[in-house]
Amino acid sequence: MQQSYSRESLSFFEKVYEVVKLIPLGRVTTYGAIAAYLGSRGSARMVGWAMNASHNSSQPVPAHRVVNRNGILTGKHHFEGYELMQQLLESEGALIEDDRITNFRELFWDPAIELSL
DNA sequence: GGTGTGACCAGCT
DNA sequence: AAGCTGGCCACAC
Repeated sequence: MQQSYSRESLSFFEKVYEVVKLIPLGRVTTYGAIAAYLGSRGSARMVGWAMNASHNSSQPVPAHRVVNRNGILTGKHHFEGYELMQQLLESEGALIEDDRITNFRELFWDPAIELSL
């Protein structure tokens, strides 16, 4: 762990990890939703990039529960196996068809809403 | 310390 | 209607 962010604020990556870890089992969210929750709507790419660095995190990050706004498993190629992400989601109750979550709207978990209750 | 990059999103053509 | 472009901002070299 670098101490570059030894200040009170955690790095952007850490914030993303915290939010992703709060995603309930069987639920999914989007990069944009996380970015919006963190304050920057347009920084959805940062969230995806944070996921790329999630391997650096000591604690496991359920990155498979984060998809794009269309419910498509855009980041599946970054997992160990191309089908690992899909298998994990299916094991949690998600219905995936052609790399897309069919019941995405039901499983969608918006941190800006859920965490503000 | 400038430049490039990235698992996205929304708007324009 | 579908494809392309820009924007956005934190991090690594």
